[in-house]
Order: sequence, then C-alpha cells, then structure tokens
Amino acid sequence: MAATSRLALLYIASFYFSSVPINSFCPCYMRVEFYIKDKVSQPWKIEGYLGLFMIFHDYTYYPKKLMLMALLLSSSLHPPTSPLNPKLNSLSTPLPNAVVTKRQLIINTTTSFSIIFGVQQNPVPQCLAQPSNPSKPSVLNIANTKAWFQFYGDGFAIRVPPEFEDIMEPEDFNAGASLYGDKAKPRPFAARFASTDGSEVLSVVIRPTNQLKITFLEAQDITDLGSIKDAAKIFVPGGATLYNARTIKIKEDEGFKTYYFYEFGRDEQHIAIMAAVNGGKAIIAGTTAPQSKWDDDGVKLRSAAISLTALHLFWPYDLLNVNLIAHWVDETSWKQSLENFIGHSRNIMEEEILSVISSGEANTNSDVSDSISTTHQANKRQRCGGKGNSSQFKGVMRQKNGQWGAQLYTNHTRIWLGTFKTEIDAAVAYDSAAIKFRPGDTHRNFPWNEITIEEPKLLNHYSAEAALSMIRDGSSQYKFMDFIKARSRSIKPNIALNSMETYSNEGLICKQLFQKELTPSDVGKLNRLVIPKKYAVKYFPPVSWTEKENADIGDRKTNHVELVFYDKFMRIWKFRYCYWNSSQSFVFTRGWNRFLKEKELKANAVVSFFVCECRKENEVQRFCMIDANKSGNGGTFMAVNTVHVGIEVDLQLRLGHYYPIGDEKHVQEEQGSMVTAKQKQDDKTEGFKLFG
Amino acid sequence: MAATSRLALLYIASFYFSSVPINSFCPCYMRVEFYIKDKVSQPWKIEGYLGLFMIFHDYTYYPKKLMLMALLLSSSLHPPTSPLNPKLNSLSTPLPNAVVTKRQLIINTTTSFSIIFGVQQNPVPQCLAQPSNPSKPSVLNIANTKAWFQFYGDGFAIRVPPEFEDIMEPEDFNAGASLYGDKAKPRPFAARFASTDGSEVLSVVIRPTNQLKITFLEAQDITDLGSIKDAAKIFVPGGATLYNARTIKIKEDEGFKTYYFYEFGRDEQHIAIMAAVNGGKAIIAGTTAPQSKWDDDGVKLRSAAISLTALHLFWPYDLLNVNLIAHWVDETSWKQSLENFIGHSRNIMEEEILSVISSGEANTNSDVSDSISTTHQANKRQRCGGKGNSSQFKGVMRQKNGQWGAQLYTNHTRIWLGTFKTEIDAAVAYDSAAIKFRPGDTHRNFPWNEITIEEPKLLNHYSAEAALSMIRDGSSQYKFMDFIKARSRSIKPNIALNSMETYSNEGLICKQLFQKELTPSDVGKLNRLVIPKKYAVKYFPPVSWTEKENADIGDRKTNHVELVFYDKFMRIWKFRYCYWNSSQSFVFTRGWNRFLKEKELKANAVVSFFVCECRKENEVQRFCMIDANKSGNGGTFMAVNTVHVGIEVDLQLRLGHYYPIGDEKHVQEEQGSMVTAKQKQDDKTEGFKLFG
DNA sequence: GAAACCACCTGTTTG
DNA sequence: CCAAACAGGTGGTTT
Repeated sequence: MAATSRLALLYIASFYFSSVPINSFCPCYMRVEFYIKDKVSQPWKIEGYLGLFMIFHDYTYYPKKLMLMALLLSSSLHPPTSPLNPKLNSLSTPLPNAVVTKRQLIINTTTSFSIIFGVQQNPVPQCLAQPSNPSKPSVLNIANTKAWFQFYGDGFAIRVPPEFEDIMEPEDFNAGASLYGDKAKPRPFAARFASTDGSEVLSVVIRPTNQLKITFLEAQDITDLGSIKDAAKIFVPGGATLYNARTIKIKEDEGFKTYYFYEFGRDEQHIAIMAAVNGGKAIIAGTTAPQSKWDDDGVKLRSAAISLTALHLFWPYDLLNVNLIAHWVDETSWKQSLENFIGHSRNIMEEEILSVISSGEANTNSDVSDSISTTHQANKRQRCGGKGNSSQFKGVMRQKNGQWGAQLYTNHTRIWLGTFKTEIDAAVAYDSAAIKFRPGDTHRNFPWNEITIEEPKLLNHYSAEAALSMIRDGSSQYKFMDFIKARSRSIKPNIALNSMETYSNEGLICKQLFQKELTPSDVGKLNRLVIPKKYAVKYFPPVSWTEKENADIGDRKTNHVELVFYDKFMRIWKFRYCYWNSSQSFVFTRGWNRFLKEKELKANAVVSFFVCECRKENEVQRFCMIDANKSGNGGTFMAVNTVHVGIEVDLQLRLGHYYPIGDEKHVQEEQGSMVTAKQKQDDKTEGFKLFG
Repeated sequence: MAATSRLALLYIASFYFSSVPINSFCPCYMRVEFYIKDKVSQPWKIEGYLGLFMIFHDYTYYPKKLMLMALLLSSSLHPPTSPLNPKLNSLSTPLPNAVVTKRQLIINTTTSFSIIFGVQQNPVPQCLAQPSNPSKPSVLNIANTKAWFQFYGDGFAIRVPPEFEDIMEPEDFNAGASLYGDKAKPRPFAARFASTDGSEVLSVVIRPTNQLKITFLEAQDITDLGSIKDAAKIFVPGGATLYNARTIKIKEDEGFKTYYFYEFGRDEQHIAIMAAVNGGKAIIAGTTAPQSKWDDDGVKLRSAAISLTALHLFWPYDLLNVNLIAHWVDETSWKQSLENFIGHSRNIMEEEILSVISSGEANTNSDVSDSISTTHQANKRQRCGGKGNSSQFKGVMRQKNGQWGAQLYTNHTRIWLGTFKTEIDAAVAYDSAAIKFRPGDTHRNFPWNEITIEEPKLLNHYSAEAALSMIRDGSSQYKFMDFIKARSRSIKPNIALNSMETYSNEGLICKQLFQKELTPSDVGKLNRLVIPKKYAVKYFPPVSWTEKENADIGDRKTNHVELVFYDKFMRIWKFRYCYWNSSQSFVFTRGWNRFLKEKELKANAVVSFFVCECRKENEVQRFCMIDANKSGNGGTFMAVNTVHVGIEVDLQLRLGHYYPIGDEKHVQEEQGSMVTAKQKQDDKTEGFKLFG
C-alpha cells in the first residue's frame, strides 16, 4: 500500500539522517486569509487553507509529538493596484538596515514560523479558490459541497479536501507503531489521508536540528548541498518543468548568504520556491498559482517565495526544531526525489565526497544554470577553513555552528574558553581569561573600564579552574560579581561577625540555616540530597507529604517546588525540592547532581544553607545561599562552622576562600539547647522563615 | 519598568505555582476567518485575528519553548439563518456517540487546540471589525489606519494593536535570561508589546499540566477553585461589569462536570467566557463583541464560548500541556488580579485555609452568585483531625503523616500495632490485638458482633507474633478469615483430597495454577520474583507491557497491580505484580521480600499458586492462594506436591499446619506432556482464568 | 542513546 | 523497643 511504502521510505530516510522515524498527517483544514505586504506594493491578500499537521517524532525510546501548521496556499491572490518587479535584491535586507532596528527584525520574523511551504497538487474546487464572501457565508458552499469530507461535532467542523480519503481503518489505529520496532511505545497514529491513488498531497520530512548537525546538512550555506543543479534534485519535484533556477546572494551581517531559487511548472501549476540553509537548517518556502495567474501575479509569487524563505531563515527561535521540505504527490517521482535525497546524503556520509549525483538521475529539466556565480567551493566541508573564520578580536574564531569560540594560548598550550553566541562575548571571555592566564600580556580586546579594571583582583580569589569555569559560564555572574565588588568597596570589611548593628543600610547579611555532611549516597548515582527532616520542615517551603488534608479530593498540596540558591560566587543553583512519600524523606533532586559535579563534592563534604539579606538603600533583597566545602577536614564535621544560627557572615570575607573555619566559636549544631540566649533571641528577631 | 515588574510577578507566581518562570508575548497578528458549526445551526463564520504567542518555558536547565496561537475574535459574526438557543447540554457530547466513530473523534478534536481564549480590551478599529471584503481588499484599510503599528518587510506585514508599543529596548534583547540564572542559555527575549501605560493587552499564565497537579489547580473540577464568586477574581478582569455568572453542570460520562460561565462588559465590549477544569487543566475560552452586537449575536457568542471551552477540554492530546488564563490589559487591574491569584494560592499554602480572600480585594462587581450550589466548604483544607492527634478510639492516635497509629499496652509495655489509613481500621486493630494481648480487658472500641466474636478462637491458633503480624497487615484478611471460620462450622472436614465430587454445593476447591522453583535471584536482594511469562499471561491480570495499546487516550492500562493471595494459614499476602520492560519479565515486587523472609525460603524452594473457590449456598467466593515449601528436598523439585492440577485441597485441614507434603502423587509440572488426559480436561472444564 | 530524573522501595540505624 | 528517618536502592520516564 502506498502509505506503507511511503512510511518505509521515510523511515529509511530518517534512519540515514537522524534515526528519527516520522509520520505526519493533516487532519484539519481551515479556510484562512491573510495579508502580505512587501516594500514595493500595497498589502495584498492571500487566501488558503490552514492545515494542522500532527507530527510524531518517535525517537527510538522517546516519542515526541509536535504540531505544525502549514498554509496550503490556494491560487487566489488579491493584489492591490500592483506595482512592478520588486527587485529581488530588495529581499536581501530582512536584516536590520539603518532604519530597521534589530528589534524590529525579530518582530518581523516572528511571523514566519507558521508559514510553511505547502502546495496543492490537486486544485481545490473552484468554489474554494474563489474569494470568500463574508456577507454570504461561503462556508455554506463548502459545507454543502460533496467534494469535501465532513467531520463535525459540536461547534466546529473539519473539512478534508475532496480527493482525500481516509486510508487508515479504525482498526489500524496504531498502525504507525510496528514500523518502529517493538521497543518503541505504540503510539496512536491517528489519521492519514490520501488522494484516491493512495498517495498524499503533502509530504513533510522533518528532522530535529540537532540531528541535522550530524548530517551533511550541517552545511552553513546552501551551496554546501551542491550546485544549484545538484540541489534541484532535492528541491524540485520530479516531472516538473524548470523555468528558472538561479542562485541569489544576499548580503548579510557576516558576508553573503546564498539562496537557490527555482521556478517551475507542474500540473498546470506554476511554482516559485526558494531554498537556503542557515545554521544547519535547510528551509524552503514557496508559493504556487495556476499558470494562468502567473502572468499577473508572478512577481508577487516570486516575492512571496523569497520572503517566506528569508523569514524562515531568520526566525530566531529553534521553536520547532524542524525543517520542512515539501514534495508533490506523485508517488513515483516523490520516491525518486526522496531516494535521490537519501542517496545524496548516503553518498556524502559514506564516501565523503560531494558531487556524486550523476546528472541523469533526476527527472528535472536540464536548463539549470548557476546564473550567478556562487563562489561555490568544492571543499566547503573543510573545517572552519574557507570563508574566514577569524575574527577581528584576538582569540576569537567563528565556529562551524555559527557561534563564536574563544581560546587563548599560554605556555604553548591552548586553553579553550568555550563558545559564545556573539563575537563580543567571546572577546570578553578572552580578555577575562588573559588576566588569569597571560598576566603579563597587555593585549586586550577591549580597553579597561571601571568594571573590568577590577577583574584581576577578583580573579585572584579563584583558582585557574574556577575562573575558567566562570568565564565559560558566561557573563551573567559577572554582573553579580560587579555588584559584590561595588559593595565591597562601599562597606568596610567587618570581622565582628556577631555585631549585627554594623550592617546599617547597606550590606549583605547571611545567616546559616543548617548544614549537612554528605553521605555516599548523596554524592552517588541517586542524584538526590536528603534534607534532614527537621531542617526541611523548618526552613523550606512546605511540600506535600501526607500530613496534608485528605478530606478533599483533588486538593493536594504541591508536592515539589524549585528552590533557588546562590553560591558564594553568586552563581545561581536551582534545585527541585520534594518529599518522597515512600522513604518519608525530603530531598533535592533535579539540579543536585549538577551542583555536585561542578563543586566536585565527594562524600563527607559539607553543604551549608544560608539565608541572605541584601540591603541597598531602602530596598531589601533576600535570597538563599548554598555553599559547600570539599571538606576532607578529617571528616569530623565538628570543626566546621556549623552553628552560627543568627550569625551574620560577611560574604566578602569568604569570597574565594574556604570557610574561615575555627576562628569563631562553634557549637554542635544539633544541640539546640546549647544555643545561647543571645543566639536564641537572634533567632527570633532576625530569623525569618524562608520563602515566606 | 512595567515589563520588569510584570516579569517579576510572573516569576513569583511561577515560583509558587510550579517553579516555572514563564514569559509570553504576542508579536504577530493575522487576520483569519473560520467556521463554526454546532448541532443547532448552520455553520457560521467567525472572523478575527490570529495571534501567535511565543511561550518560553525555562526549566532550570532545559529551556523549552512552545508556541501558541490565540484567536482574538473580533466582533464580526456571520450567522446563517439563525436558530435559537443551542442547548448547552448538547455540548456535553463531543465524545463519540453512537454515530461518531472513535476515529472521527480524534479528527474532530484535532481542530480545537488552537482555539484559545483571547480578548481584545480595546475595540479594534471599526474597519477591522467589519467583515472583510475580499474583492476590495480590506487590508488597505488596515494598512492605512494609523491605529496599528506597522512592521513590515518584503512580502509580509505584521500589525500590532494600536495602543501597543515596544517596551523593550534592543539592549534588553536578552533580558529574559538573567532571571533564570546563568545556567539557562541566554535567550533572545524578542518582543514585548504594551499599551501606552506600560501594560499589555493579553497576558497569559501557563503551566504544564504536571505542574498544575501540584498546585491548587490540580482541582479536578472547577469548583475546587472556589465558589463562582471566588473564581471570578481569577477569570474576570478587574474593572469589568458582571452581567451574568453562573455555574453550568453538564452531564458527562462519569457524572456531572461543572463549568463557570461569566458574562461581563468591559470597555464597551461584551464578553462571554466559560471556565472549567479538567484533569488538572484549567481552561477558559470566550468570545467578545461590542455591546451593540450583543443583542443580535449574544446567543452565538455564548454558544461559542461554551463550545470552545468544551472543545478544549476534550482535546485528546496533551500536546501543549499548557493552560491558559487570559487577562486584560490595564496594568493595575491586571496586577491586582494576578496578585489576588498569587495571594490566593499563597494563603492557601501558608495558612491552610481557603476563604482568605476578602471580598473587597477584587475589582469585580458583586452580583456574582452561585446560581447552582457548589457544595463549597470553607474548611475543606483543614486537617482532618483538627489539631489534636488523639482519637475517639482507644489505642488510636493520629500520626504525623496523617495516618492513624494503633498501639496497646500490656505489662507496661507498649505494643505498636502499626499505622492505618483510617481511624476505624486502627480501632479495629486495637480490638483484635486486645483479644490476644489483654485477654482480661473487656474494653473494646467496637462491640462484639457475629464475626468478631469468633476472633478469639481464631487467634488462638497463632502465636502472639503471628497474630500481631496479621493485625498489622490490615483488616481485609479478617474478612476472609471470618469467612473461612463460618465455613469451617458449616461443612465437614473432608479428607478425601482426590475425590472431586465430595465438594458439592459447599466447600473449598483449590486448583493449582503453576509453581516455580525459586532461583537464587528470586530469593536475593532483588526483592522480586520472576513469574514465568507463560503463566503470567495465562493466569494473572494483564499488566501493561508493550503489547498493550494505549491508543485510547485516557485508557492507560495500569502497568502494575496488587495481587492478593492467601496462604494455607489464610494469612494474607499482597504482591505488587508488574511487567518490567527492561527485563521483559513479569515480576512480583513489593511484598515478595516479606513473604520470603517469613516463609524463610531459600533458593530452590518451590512456590505454588492456586486458585480457590469457596461455595456457600448460592454464593461463590473465589480467591487466590500462594504456598511454598522450603524444599530442600534435595532440590530435586520432584518430590514436591507440584501437581495437583485439578486437585482440591481442603483448606481447613491445613489451617495452622505445615504442608502435608508427600502424601500425594507428584509430577514435574513443566512436563506438560505428562499431564494426563483427564487432567487436561479438568483444565478446560474447571479451569478459569483469574481476574476474568 | 546516555544521563538525568522521578517516584517508588527496603533494610538499617537510632532517638 | 520500635517507628521514623534515611542511606542506599530499583525500574521507568524524560530530557
């Protein structure tokens, strides 16, 4: 059966590409109209059908579901008083120019996600293609036409295109599953529609971006897919007549980006599509209209195709993490082109060569030409070579994935500082690292400013490793560090830990709540930290343990919560905190493992919990702090500063050091009765329940 | 700044609710039209604006993004020749009825995901509210109106509602990130629009369903959110004038479901919304129109509101896992209602009482009434037992975890009887224990009845320890014991084990199902018994292993079950029985270890499983039996009473004794071929599958 | 596909 | 002494 074979094909395809078997179906169409405006004309209207596509991503063990919308554009365009010939090059600036702010770009491109290339092989019934007439609801026409399937319930209706038929019997409800091996959970496969010949109107090939990265489509530019002629075998359906094929180079921030543009006819439809690759994502979009319309609206259609592609390319979010490639329905040619596609990648993957596709394979016309020189390199897959991956900044280089890496050399050893979204970030990272690792080097990417000038002092507090970790983490902590630094200059370090009054209006007051010596299982594979119950109930927000009501059904208290802490470096740490009924214990789960790893904690380490208050002018900020020392202090646990209930700790004093153990009076914490009266009072007056 | 404060608020809110910081924005509007059909009218058309909402879910380390569409319905309805008053009850059956196939349901409901409550505070410009006229593109009006922001590039345009302005500077491009900690990848925060007073037109509070479960919104029914008046503070924006507020009860499969319906006016708009909770998801949907339109289309609008809600409720996929609550723009009132919302839950969490919201807080009119009594209890969150942990029953006390403990003293020693789910159970346990341990004491929690009066005799059979163990196990076994006891008086002990005919109408028939020789791992630390698959599938209730389809939403098969067995002493043994996908085996887990210990079983011991039938007059009671012998019989496994397939065992004979091993013929069970023809026949005629 | 995460489960320890 | 707490596990699910 056609559906099956197609499924199998997709399975093969996804096997090669990403090991992601994929199904899709389009159970719902809605009539929509929307408006498009470009720079050269008045807004004009496009009507079409909105299809909702349910996509099941069945990773081997992790089935996922996604939903997509696809606009199936019908042929009815309603151009306003039409201008002429939008310069294709005008398309080249969806990126902000002088007037368009970066912000506007984002806004603009936001719209694009839903605009997906869709084509209808079979022209919709005329009544649908006609402009709807709101005053005389055209839905009646739709509803009454026998050509459309009707599914309706209360308050809604779904229509399925005329030629489509439901090719899956209810008994086959779970059909999709068997293809994925018995390991995959059976999934409701729901619906599949096909035209009467058993094929489908729109086939969608999807793969997650991160999977794409491991295929040849990690290409940064579409030229990596091959010449425009090669790529035609991918993007142009078999049996089409190519009218036009050209590369378009559009200037962007970092040089030019190449697009492939194809215009072709098929089944009386005239189609314009544009394809490009960005950050590993191959995207095509297009529009279609009957040939007869093309003369009038061809410019528009071209414009739309290119616009939509550009929009999609610049859609700044990885929202769906998918790439869409639409194919036409004829099964033979579809298979052909898919197999070309597969063969293409297979060849690349297996043989590591690029242009293996013999020109005779595909069904496309041969009047494909690189109409614009594309600086197409045969060796484009070379490691970051090619187009200059260097940066104007020292120690910064562009990465294959479009990000920016930073590194520095010291003692002929390269230290990798990580990758960063922007060149600037990477350059800043270099500057920071150079302080630590190339102390004699005066070369910086940015001149010292009143903040960075403080960095050397600050970094002195840290080991090289810790500094590196901070640098790699990004800049946000620096803001906090700056804050601390600023603070540390504005208030005098105060050693009198017990004199609460010294912290007047500004400053940071930390009070230890409790601490715990880590057990082997706390640091083991259990990924959890048991919080001793007495502290949990005292200091942490209530999470549901059975004490909660059981009178009311469905009225259970939250059974977990995310607690946010900062460490002494003001790095943020979040922990899922919950109560395990079965073991009757309070635990940190998610986030704990990461904390362990990064702090390199082993058994017998001690973690301490504080509540801190930060006064600045009239504002009072309160936060929680977690700290750990790798202990090893003989593991006696006695010598640690366990006690200071009600004692303020000056953060600055501790910055970068281990606890100033032993220079304060210590009391075994558990011995609550030993707390002095003064401390008790502190506890009352100054103690506050967290998360109150 | 408004954006910041709102972010902070949301952050707080999400901290309390679900620890998921959430942002949302609505960067894009498109004009759409679609059709709605209910059962009582022809399809009718709704036009409006399609807003695309980008939602960021920032889990601690795993930022997620979701996209939502919201339909901002404009006022233009195009009803066909209009019928009247769609019966609200007709909404109750979007689930398949006799005619609608399961398959159709899926298809039908597929459409509903995108229908989300959206409201425009500020009436759209009239040109927008009017029906579009495709032949004279109304977009021109839109494009030209100064009331809408224009963002356009090549081939597209985005319009932003009139009062909105861009409140985030390009420098703030990554603003969202800092709130989520430096671990969260900095994310472009993209767009945020607000009206000139700094607030937003539509705010969405979202949380994943599984998070909802941990909030008070885990309510299964909307009444759990409070009375309709309480809920109004959540669902109805401040400043609105309430015209109508009522609960609607709709009969559904399992009883009635309650909806809250509100109709109110705000800023010249007349809005109808309906709110409900289903499976922890709070969903509201609604429609709005200018007041002037309401007279004509009010019925439709009401119908639409209700329909959309119902659709959403029955949307069978958890696709987006979100819940939407829409609020209006005015910042003050928005904040107010959000704070009410937050305060609400906070109060609940901290003070454990429900009706803390003073009626004066909200901005809503006060003509809210529970048109249908909702049995709303003010004290439903109180702990059951009040503050005391004593009980009205002797020897019973409340435990910290909410359960009930039972104990008794004898010889100045406390005997702990265990904890019980209910006070009654605990009291019964006390009574039972008192028989054994305080034989002289006539004080009981419950008077003797015809069952309990037998208990002393029964308990005489057991050691104090055994009795205690039984008591701790719970009371259910007593029922069976009583049953057996009753039996033991009514039928004569019958020694003729092999004569099936002797058990006529009354008696006990036990048939061995299978047995297993325990492996070392069965008795090791794995705390599990592997049930041979052939027996598991044959005799035990189905547990979900992959063969099971869960095609049906909400039809999850249980993947584990508790099996109840009795041993020859009629002690009860409960085992958790499940299928382990990883090892593809059926196992007993919980309870198995206890069985091992108490029976002192070692490797090579043999456990046997029986099904027993007990006839009394016309009643037939059926139960399962487990038995074990310590084997050791040389481990040959041959000498055990493995075989009695079809052999009845008189339970009474064995009560209190060990097995009468060896006085029957034995056959290696695995050797199915050795089973005699007679036995096979028995298997057919007398055998019945457990748990039907 | 691995690792983390999650909700259970249990035997030991201990106040 | 023992119920609670918790250190140390498990299988299954999510990321």
